[in-house]
Amino acid sequence: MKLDFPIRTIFYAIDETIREYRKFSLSNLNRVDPDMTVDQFMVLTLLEAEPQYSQADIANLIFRDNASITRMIESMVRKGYLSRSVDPEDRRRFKLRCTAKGERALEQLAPTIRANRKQALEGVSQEELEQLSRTLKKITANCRQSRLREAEQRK
Amino acid sequence: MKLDFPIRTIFYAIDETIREYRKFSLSNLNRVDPDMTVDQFMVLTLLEAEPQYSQADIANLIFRDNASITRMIESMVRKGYLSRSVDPEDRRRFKLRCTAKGERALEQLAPTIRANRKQALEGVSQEELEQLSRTLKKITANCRQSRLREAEQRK
DNA sequence: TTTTTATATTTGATATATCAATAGTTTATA
DNA sequence: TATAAACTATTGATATATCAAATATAAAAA
Repeated sequence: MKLDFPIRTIFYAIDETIREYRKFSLSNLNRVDPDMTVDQFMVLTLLEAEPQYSQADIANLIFRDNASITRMIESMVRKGYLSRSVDPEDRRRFKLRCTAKGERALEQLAPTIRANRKQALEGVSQEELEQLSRTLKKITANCRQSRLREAEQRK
Repeated sequence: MKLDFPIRTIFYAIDETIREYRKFSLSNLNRVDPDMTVDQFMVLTLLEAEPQYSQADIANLIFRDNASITRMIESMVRKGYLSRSVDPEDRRRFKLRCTAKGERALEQLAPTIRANRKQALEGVSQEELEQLSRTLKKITANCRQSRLREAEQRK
């Protein structure tokens, strides 16, 4: 088997890690709130702290398409975690607000989230964590630059 | 903004990296073969080297549900990359084989894949890469152990 | 051998992702 | 100001993901 066989690459390991974390995290989240997903929790946290975010901002922050966010917000409004109203200052946009039910969910889930993160990082030193972050940022920057450069060229 | 705000965590950085790599990789792949996806390329590479893999093996290797693999294989057979026939030694299973078209696609894509990986890792030293791998494995193991332990308990 | 249990895959329901095209609003420009 | 351009969000088409239930076969147990 060649050394650069796909399951031996670092990208495979990165993918494996995030998938394993998401499964682990979701399963713990759902024991507290069966309606919540990892992404929805993230969106709720973002909007609770920064209610000025537009749907496009959210899309960028969680690395998704605008269309996905439209549907995700829709679902969160339906479940009562968020409220949505047209922004009077820019009528193309919506004002998204975490509801009382949303606040309650955030509070109830906070300990689980904290425990998840702690457990996932057990035995990983601060120095190791910082190194991990630096290396990931390098890789991200390499990919992003290449992609944007190529996209620019094809204009 | 709190220090453990979701977009500040290491899990966010891991997710960001793999998503950025996948976008970058897919866009380069598609310039050579518009029909190919990152996952399909991986499955094809796996089966070309190890034709004895069952659909369930593939599912485990690429971290997906069996049902997803059924549909993915279906699509790859439809596009002519793979052939599928019942395994005479165990008639529950299928023999999956990379076709001539599949081989050709692998050859044509190989330089792109190599270039992608090289570009993504530009400026990342061997030592850094090994450290990255070690830390990711720790996190993966933490999550997996917790998840399996919990699942065991709920039996 | 018959029955039970386990394994491999598929199907249907449902959720979530993207892309491309569209609609409405705001901003820039002629 | 009128018109064009840019921006925000939605929709429809399509792809891909999961889970739970079903089917078919194989292996283990009675």
